[in-house]
Amino acid sequence: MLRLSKMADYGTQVMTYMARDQAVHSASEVSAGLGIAVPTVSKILKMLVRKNLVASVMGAKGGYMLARHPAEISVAEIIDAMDGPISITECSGTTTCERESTCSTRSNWQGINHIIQDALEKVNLAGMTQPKPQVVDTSALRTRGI
Amino acid sequence: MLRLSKMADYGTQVMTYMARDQAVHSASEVSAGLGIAVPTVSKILKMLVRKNLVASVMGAKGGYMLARHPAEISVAEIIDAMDGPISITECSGTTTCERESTCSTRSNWQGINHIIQDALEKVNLAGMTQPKPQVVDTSALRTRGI
DNA sequence: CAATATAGGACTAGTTTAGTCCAAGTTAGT
DNA sequence: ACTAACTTGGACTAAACTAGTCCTATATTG
Repeated sequence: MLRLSKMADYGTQVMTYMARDQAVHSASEVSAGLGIAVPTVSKILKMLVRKNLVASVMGAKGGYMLARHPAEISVAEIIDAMDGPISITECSGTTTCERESTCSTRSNWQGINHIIQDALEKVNLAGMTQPKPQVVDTSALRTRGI
Repeated sequence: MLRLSKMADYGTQVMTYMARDQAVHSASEVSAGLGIAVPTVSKILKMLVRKNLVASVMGAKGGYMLARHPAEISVAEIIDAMDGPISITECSGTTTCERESTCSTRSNWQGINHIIQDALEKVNLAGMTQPKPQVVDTSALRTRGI
């Protein structure tokens, strides 16, 4: 299975939860709202802060809030913050694969990666808060070779 | 990182290797050709046989060959054979998530999954053997909401 | 019948991941 | 000034998963 880590999954849940208003939410509040253990939520929020997706307010009455408008935060960014670069294969980056010469698949993987990256960038938090999904037109993928 | 398992990666390598001709290849030959250990290649080929992507010929002079034409085998099928269903989140399937009512993100994930699935289905083995990738038109994704 | 393959499954070692916990720093309110 | 509520950073552990190995049985060729 082409899978997303649980952390990235939680990350989007936490972000979606906070996207509903612009208030400051404490870790314990988010934990209660989502049914995820406090330490775990806390850890996730810390990671999101480090990537500037979430702003923190320290001290009593402190907490976390989205750093930007929900419409300006993509799912791709969240996944990237939690799991690192979105890429389906390891050889897609700068790392040189020892059998690169024989590996004709590399550039194809990069094309696939690009599609996925693009798809995830187009989905933003504002869209995630809506129950109904946007209809996706995949016909263009079909007409082109990929 | 949204990642593909190493097994799925190996799987596509093995399939791409065999796609170059219609000959029967033994596990040891594929192993030598790709630089992957024999038992591992053997295991991968067995999995591919089970999913009818590869046909096996038993006995001396036996080996494996593609069950269909390279153009009729998609990367999606290979990944599915190695890793199971392509799906980015666990809640995308039939399993009912206990907090489904509060989870408005579900349908959106399904949309994303669909895009990825579709993208991978459009890439076939024949394309993978070519060094240059097909140009991908992602503009349609941009015009639609996702 | 001997040599060469695949078939199937059990098994192990290693890595990754999820999750917990603790000590320190920061702010609000009294 | 003090205390309570909260974040920060990092260390740590337990569990799950993955990759990879190995063994025995079966089939085919010559």
